[in-house]
Amino acid sequence: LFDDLVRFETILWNTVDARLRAECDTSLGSLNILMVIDATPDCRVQEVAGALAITVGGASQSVDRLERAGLCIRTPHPRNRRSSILRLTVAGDKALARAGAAFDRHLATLLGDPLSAAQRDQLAATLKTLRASLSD
Amino acid sequence: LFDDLVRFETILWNTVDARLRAECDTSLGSLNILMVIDATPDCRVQEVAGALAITVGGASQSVDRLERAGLCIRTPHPRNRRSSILRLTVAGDKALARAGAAFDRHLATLLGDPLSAAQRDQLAATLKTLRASLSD
DNA sequence: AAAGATTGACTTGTCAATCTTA
DNA sequence: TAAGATTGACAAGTCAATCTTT
Repeated sequence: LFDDLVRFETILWNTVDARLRAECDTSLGSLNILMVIDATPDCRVQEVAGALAITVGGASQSVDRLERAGLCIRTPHPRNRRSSILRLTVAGDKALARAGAAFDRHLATLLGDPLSAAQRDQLAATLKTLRASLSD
Repeated sequence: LFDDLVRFETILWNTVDARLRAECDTSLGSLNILMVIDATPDCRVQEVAGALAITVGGASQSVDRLERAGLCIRTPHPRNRRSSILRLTVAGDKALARAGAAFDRHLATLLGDPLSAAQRDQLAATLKTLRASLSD
């Protein structure tokens, strides 16, 4: 079971990543961060790390890469000078729209098509249970 | 759904990996390779790559690390001098036994306990379906 | 001292180029 | 030329040490 879980996740990630790079010139890792920044009001580096289950150091470096690519910027936090608020640039918004659409499309065929609606709901529920039980 | 899948797999992997390093001084990545070599008759680098869904280059480097750690050796392939057959050393066998037991124990509590038997069977079946549908 | 983030050294993977044998 | 593997440069994460601000 563990083996199927890990191997499926690996292959799924690599497949989607390869297609995004080919079609949109955006990696799946970058897209994930763009989505978090877009979905989180006043997003800080901490929130990126939490949402993606990576360390703060790793999140900081990822934001560096996005900033170098011109997709996001760090703006000074209004009431805490230790921190920054992350915002998408216009280019970042466009990249998110393009890559996000491709992402949804590919997931629908890779995750949705092979499963019945009932199976999909069951899988989602089980994963939610498991994920919650690990957060202790 | 994709998010829960990827995040759960990440957290599960990191949790098990941390426990194995603490208890057995063996990483989860190394253990995975030891298990493949042990389970595959006349195992070559190719088979390691295939079983773990990584590239041949990555598998070769992983085997390098195991060999440096004294856990496995490359022996000449009897009828094909391009290739090698991988074998566990005595130390590799011991490491596999120790870490494998800890691995099973932790997975039982992390994957088994939170789910009913029916849920577990359902999850295994779904993952098998999905993994098979991706191998095209 | 603790919170937020950054940085540098290291791990483990990818890909492309290369080497050897079939 | 193909198959099997190795190597070197790079990508993206970890951790520990550090810096600044609270």
